[in-house]
Amino acid sequence: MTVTIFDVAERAGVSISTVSRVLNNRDRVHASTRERVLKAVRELNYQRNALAQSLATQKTNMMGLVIPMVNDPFFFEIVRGVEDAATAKGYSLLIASQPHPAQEHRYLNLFRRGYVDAMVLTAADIQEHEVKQVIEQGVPVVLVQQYHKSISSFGVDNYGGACTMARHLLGLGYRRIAYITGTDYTIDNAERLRGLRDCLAEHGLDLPDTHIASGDYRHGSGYDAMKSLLHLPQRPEAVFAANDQMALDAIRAAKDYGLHVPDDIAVVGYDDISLAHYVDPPLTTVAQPAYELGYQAASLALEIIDTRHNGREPEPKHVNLPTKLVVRRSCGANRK
Amino acid sequence: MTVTIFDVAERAGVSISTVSRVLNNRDRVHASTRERVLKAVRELNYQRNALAQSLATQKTNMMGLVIPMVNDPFFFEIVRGVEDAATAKGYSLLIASQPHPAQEHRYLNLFRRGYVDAMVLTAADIQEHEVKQVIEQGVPVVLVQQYHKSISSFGVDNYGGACTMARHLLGLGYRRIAYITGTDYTIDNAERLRGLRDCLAEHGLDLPDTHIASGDYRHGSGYDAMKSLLHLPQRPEAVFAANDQMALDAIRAAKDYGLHVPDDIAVVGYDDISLAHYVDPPLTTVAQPAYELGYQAASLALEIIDTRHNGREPEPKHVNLPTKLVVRRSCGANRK
DNA sequence: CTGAAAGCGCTTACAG
DNA sequence: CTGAAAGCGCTTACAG
Repeated sequence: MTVTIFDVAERAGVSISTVSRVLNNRDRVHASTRERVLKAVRELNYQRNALAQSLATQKTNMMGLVIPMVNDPFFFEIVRGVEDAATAKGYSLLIASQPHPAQEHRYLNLFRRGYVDAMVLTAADIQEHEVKQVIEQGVPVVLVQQYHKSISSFGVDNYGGACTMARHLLGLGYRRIAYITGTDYTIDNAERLRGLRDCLAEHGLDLPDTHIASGDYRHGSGYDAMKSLLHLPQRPEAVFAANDQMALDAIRAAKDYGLHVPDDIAVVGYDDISLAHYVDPPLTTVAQPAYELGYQAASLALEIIDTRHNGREPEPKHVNLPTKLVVRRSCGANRK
Repeated sequence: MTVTIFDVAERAGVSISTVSRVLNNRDRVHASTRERVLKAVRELNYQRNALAQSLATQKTNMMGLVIPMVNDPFFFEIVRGVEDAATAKGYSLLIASQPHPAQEHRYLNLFRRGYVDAMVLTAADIQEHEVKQVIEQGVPVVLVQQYHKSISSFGVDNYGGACTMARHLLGLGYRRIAYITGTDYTIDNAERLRGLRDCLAEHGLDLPDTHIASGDYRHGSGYDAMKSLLHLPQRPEAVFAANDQMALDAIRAAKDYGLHVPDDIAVVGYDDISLAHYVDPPLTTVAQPAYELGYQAASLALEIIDTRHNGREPEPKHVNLPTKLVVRRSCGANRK
């Protein structure tokens, strides 16, 4: 049914070794022989079976990417970065997006079982030892937005980003600053909160628990959090949400409460999602180098493949890429 | 380096046949033997090589999805649908997203060369004969948002969606309705335009060329198109953009021109992207059953695998799923 | 219940 | 320049 290398060899009147040779462009092959083989390939519309090829060469030329919720523009930029880095080195990208955490393992298994030469894992709920197992099986893994001491990773300077935002708010004169949290157990959230708190402390300001309202990063959760903040006896002057989605919720909540943003209360976010640019007022936020994150992580993973040949595992490397403050109008700057 | 089935067999003191048996849960295996094998597997942390397994069984249990720009929520919903359908049947999903059209072929090749058991292709710039080749090689392919007579496909009823929208606008009393086109050569655009035109004709109304401004679906292109419409001696009362991105551009253009939407001019779009809900005024648009599209396409592709066994290629099937009109405020309905 | 052998479709030394 | 053979890591009749 499917045509194999044997069919081609037969039709061209040569051995399969020779067919393989011309297909791979290795060794000298007589020009006329090559022509015959190529002709047979064309006539039979032969396609090498990639599975067999990979099994024989122990190389798939594929890179795996495990990433949640590709719908998020932030993740999308990561995908683009990974894709470009992979393509640049002649690798194809296989994306495993898993809405359900349980699936992460399924895909991890898929990838570890010979399907990819390297992989980047992002924001996945996977244990360190699981990842180490994959690495021990010879597949380099690089983490994005996730930290395990023994595994190379690329992250974003959440602490620094939050600091920068905090300084910006302080610079605008706000003193009572509140925070809407992301999911508690994430480092991102913890680091952002820490950045804000430290920066406030530097200015002799406190971040009382009453000024910390809890959200979960998801759409909608910022609304209730904001409501609770607005009901405070002394309303905050500025609200820093752990991500843009929640900041948008907060703006909506403020409006529904009859307040004007930023005149009555400033609201800022984190992530710089594309929506941030469109809403009214446009959202001041912190942009993350998502593309770079993906690009660098993938490049490193691919690099490890090469360096491996001559020796053992390279030292894990941890890089935190810098963020960028994006000032729009929701913070009260750039007032019309 | 990597542990194989031989290592397990040796450690358990059995043949590889037996190891394979317990791994696949086939045939009777003595309980104690099974235990020994399982123990060896655990101790060696053995993982079957999926490549070898697939080669031997001629089955990968993977489904391929070729899809452009995963960043688009519409495409994302398709991905979710495909993923759910695949998971439901025990398949894993491999996504190939290619920003560059040239890559489409690369991924198509990858998939056709033994990596997946079935695939769904969406909005890809791939010729019919290329797809047929893949199918002839035994990999069922189902198209989404793309039509080739001989290949099963799922699409959206663009014509009907546009009709519904046109009727809605007419119902609100608008008579001078203009259209901002998507990329000319796409069927989507042609069908939407045709739907609008036919529906207007039914009401004895014309759609003169002057009322058709050209955009290309992309962000920004709606702005200039709208400008040209606004400069018309007799300004349209309502503008129907071929997608939401351009509708948002159009709203911006109207505002910059000093007009109020919808009081001075109505603007509606197509797609119901998530942004549509957030902008001011919220956009009236046409929602597409993206998730369903993906789910049904994937289900069919997987179904074909099974039916294949007993016979030949099933007849290609073409389905157009219905759209849904989403009325918000940019059309002038639901006025406060 | 279990093992030896052939086969999946390639690649790659090894000879010649 | 070219072919025969072994090997990649599995599965699966076929015997026993």
